[in-house]
Amino acid sequence: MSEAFRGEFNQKVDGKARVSIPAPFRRVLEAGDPAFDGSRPKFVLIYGRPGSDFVECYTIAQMKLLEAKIRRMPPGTPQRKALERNFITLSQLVEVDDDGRIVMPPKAREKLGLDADALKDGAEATFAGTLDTFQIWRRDAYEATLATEADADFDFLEDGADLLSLLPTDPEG
Amino acid sequence: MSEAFRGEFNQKVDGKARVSIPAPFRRVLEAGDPAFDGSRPKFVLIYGRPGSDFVECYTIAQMKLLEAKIRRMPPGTPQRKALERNFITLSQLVEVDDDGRIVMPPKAREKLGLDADALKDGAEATFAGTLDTFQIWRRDAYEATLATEADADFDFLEDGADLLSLLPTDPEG
DNA sequence: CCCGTTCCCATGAGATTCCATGACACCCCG
DNA sequence: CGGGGTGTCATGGAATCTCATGGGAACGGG
Repeated sequence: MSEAFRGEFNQKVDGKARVSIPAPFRRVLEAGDPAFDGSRPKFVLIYGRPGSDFVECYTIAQMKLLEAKIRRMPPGTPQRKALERNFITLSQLVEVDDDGRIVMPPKAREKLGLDADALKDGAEATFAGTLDTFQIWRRDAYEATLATEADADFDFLEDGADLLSLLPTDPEG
Repeated sequence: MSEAFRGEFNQKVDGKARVSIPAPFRRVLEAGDPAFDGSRPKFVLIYGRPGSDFVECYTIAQMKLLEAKIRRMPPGTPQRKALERNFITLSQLVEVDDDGRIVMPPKAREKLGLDADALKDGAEATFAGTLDTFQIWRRDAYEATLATEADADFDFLEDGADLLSLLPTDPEG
């Protein structure tokens, strides 16, 4: 199971809003697309979730799991509507082209703050893997946020405790 | 099954009440119309459900599922009547033309508040995908509602909790 | 014959496809 | 150990196509 998004990558965004998907991520997207036939894997890009500074990307398989969970919730409840809105309506299916790129959809550009000017000036995006999904950031926003949050990670810990102590205790160790 | 309505699209409504169906949605409508033969897919437009500010659109296939469920209900009960009225009587079969457009039926226009004046002034509609169906709104109404509801979404959440925590807890994670 | 539709064509903007290039990394063989 | 050679990747540019949208002609029913 190397089928996981891992690591960080910086990619240029050109004037037409095209970005290369990092090759290792492509491998995972291909594995996670049941309709993949050798080229052009698809995936789902989520631009909802106000408050966050990035867009989140799900493989087809992973999104189906999420959809199934949402469908199991009672229809019409505010909770379900909230999830539908943020993960279905505010999302978009995208296809990786034969050169390994996608065009950033307008809504995603908007969320990241990639306007026409930024594209002209040669914008850069950061791809950050988070196991089952990956995130796309504007590079500068990513670096600023990382600096802040890396500190916050340690707020949970007693002085001197190890990060791994946060893991659930589990018989298999 | 990438056959799902997903994302938001804005389209102009011209003086003759014509609107383009977003191309990605067209693909889904085609797939969901058993009689589709290369052009002019049909679908069902629902303008019942008073209180809602949009009309809802079902593929033929999806509507058949809904019909089957209604038929399984005991005839004559108020519950069944309510569903029949709102999803069958207050609905209409429409056909996408060769340019990818439909004419907004008068009943739908009425529900959305698209009168002759609004059409003259160049009205805009928003299409919002919700997996099995999609909704058509007047753009301004959509944006206003989205803004309101997006805030409401976070009322369910403890401070700092993630939207995904709304999912039912489930052994398979 | 008139009004409301439906059909057909035109057009520009935006999206997709295709080709080209340069930078690396890796491998095989001398 | 070195040196090509080969392949993958990221990236740029240009040709081509699709889509949304507007205008007008044809049509049909009352």
